[in-house]
Order: sequence, then C-alpha cells, then structure tokens
Amino acid sequence: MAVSEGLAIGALARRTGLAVSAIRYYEAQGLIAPWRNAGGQRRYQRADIRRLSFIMIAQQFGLTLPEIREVLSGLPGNRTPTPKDWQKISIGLRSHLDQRIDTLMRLRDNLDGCIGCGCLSLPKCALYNPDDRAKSHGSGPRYLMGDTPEA
Amino acid sequence: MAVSEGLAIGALARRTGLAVSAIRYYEAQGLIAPWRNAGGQRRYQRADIRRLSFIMIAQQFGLTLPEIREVLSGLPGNRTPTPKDWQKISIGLRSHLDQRIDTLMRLRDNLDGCIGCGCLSLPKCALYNPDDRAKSHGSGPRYLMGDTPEA
DNA sequence: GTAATTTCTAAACCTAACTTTAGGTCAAGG
DNA sequence: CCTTGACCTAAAGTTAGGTTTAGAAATTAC
Repeated sequence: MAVSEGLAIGALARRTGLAVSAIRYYEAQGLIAPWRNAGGQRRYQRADIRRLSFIMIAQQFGLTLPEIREVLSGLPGNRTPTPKDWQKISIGLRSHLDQRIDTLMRLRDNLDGCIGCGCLSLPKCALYNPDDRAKSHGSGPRYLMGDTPEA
Repeated sequence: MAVSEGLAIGALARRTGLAVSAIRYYEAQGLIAPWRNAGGQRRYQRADIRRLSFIMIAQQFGLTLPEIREVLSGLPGNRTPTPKDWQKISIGLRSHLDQRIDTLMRLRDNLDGCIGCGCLSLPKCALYNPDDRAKSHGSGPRYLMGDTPEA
C-alpha cells in the first residue's frame, strides 16, 4: 500500500502493454534502471511508465534502442522528469522524424520521375543516388540501377 | 563474347553493388532465378541487373523480401520485362510509400500536439492510440502512455 | 501454513536479411 | 599443364529486438 514501494515488473507491464521480458531487456540495454526490493525483485517508479511509453513512441518513429538511450540521457538523472523535460527531448524526436519524412518524400518524388519516364534503369535516374543511408544496417556499398550504357 | 552466355554472379554483383552472397540469398528467397551453365555456375540475364535494382529500391521503401517477391510476380514470366512492365509494378510501390509517409506525418502531428501541451502521458494524447501497426514485428499488444488517472 | 502467483537468472531460441567459413569445383591465363 | 581466381554448397554466425524455457526463490492469497 505504501506509495514508496514502487511498481513490480508485472504491474508495469500491465500499465504499458509491454511484455515483462521486454522490460527486462530494456534494462539490459540501459534504457531503464529500477531498484531492487529486499527480496531482489525489481521495483519501478511511476515515472517509468512514462519512460517506457516514450521508448515505444520513439520506436514507432524508427529509432533504435541505442538511439533512444541516447535521447533519454537528455533527461535529468537526479529527479523525476517534468513535462518540460519530456518536452525538451521530444523536440529531438521531432527533427528525427522530419528527416525520415523528407527522405521518403524525396524517394517518392524520384520514383514518380522514374514511373513517368518508364526508365527505372539508369545513372540519370535519381533513384540511382541513394544518399539515403537511413535504412542500411546489413550491407556494404550498393549503387542502384548500375545499368551502364554499353549494350 | 557471345551475348547469350549471360553474366556470372560476380559480374552481376559488380554491376549492382550487391554482395555475391546477397544475390544467392535472393535466389533462395525466390526473388531471382538464374539458369546454370554446363559447369553448374549461375548465369544471369542483363535484365536481372534491373531486377536487383528494383529489389534494392523496394527495400529502401521498407518492403520485406516476401513483399518484394509478391510485387515482382506482377512481371511477365515469359519475356524480358519492358519499361511499361516496370512502370506497372512501380505504381504499387508508390502507394506503399504514400501510406508510410502518411503514417509518419500523422505521427509527427501527434507528437507536435504532445510537445505543445507537454503532456506526453495520457489517454487523451493522440500518441496513445497507435493504430500504426506498420512497424510492429516483434511483440504483442502495446498501448502507449497508459498512465491511468489514479494517483 | 500452504498453495498459487510472480519474479529471478541464465541461456537458448526466434525472425529478417545477410555474411562468413569450410572444403571443394570450374574457368581463364600463361 | 598448372596456377590463380571465381564459383559451388551447406552450415554456422551476426545484429536487432525480443521471447521462451528451466529451475529456483519471493510474494500473495486463502
């Protein structure tokens, strides 16, 4: 009953909709830091609900967990974050999102050009120049539509 | 020299910028189908450069390999695809991309609202309602910002 | 006080999209 | 002919983001 006892992991899971295993995983990745009770069980602050929610939102925005950890490090460590604090780090998300949208719109315009000319094949095609490294995580250099002039 | 001998996998790799291993992998996933020469080595048509380029572009758009295979199945099987053929399947990509952009813009607007009010915490926050299932691939139900009224 | 839940850790497993490795074959140049 | 480089297959390894499992300890419910 005492307020100061904190939330058990299961309660936090129910509050956020996350799986218990996911919450433990986030801890392992340094995204959240509960304390332990006498019996060794994790206990969370109510503010951690907000923290996990933020993590989920940031994931929808396409941030990786390390990136999210980085963003969260912008919160004060010595006290419970205020709405202002959350506001501050949310602005960073906003610009990240803006970039992703710009990239996709550029990609779309390029595709439109290619659909327009029916080419889909050449150095002169804008798609040829993928300066959009946002998505690359598994491979080396790739240049698109390398259909050189010859034959 | 004979045109009909086709490209070896290494040549195709150099043309597209893909790794040889990736091209073999795409074959295993049913995205490309080379023939074999007398010695059992893969040989590709020049049109396959375009096919691989298309795959890379579609990936940038966020399609999975099975989805790309599906899109590619819209190409004629009996002849080399014409620009018209590519144009046709590219239009499907375009609408996929439109959806992703819409989703992200909606997300951005919602975030703006939350930054505006500094809330980032509640059922009344639009972010609370993640009908954006586009990105979910690893988890069960998650509801955001489930910070219920109490306390 | 005991039974049923929760929670704990560590380690294994999962998917996507590949890469790397190992051990051997094919092809091209001199 | 023989060496070198490209290619072959199958299987295991990799990263991200988790989930599942197993066996044990802590809590909660009755």
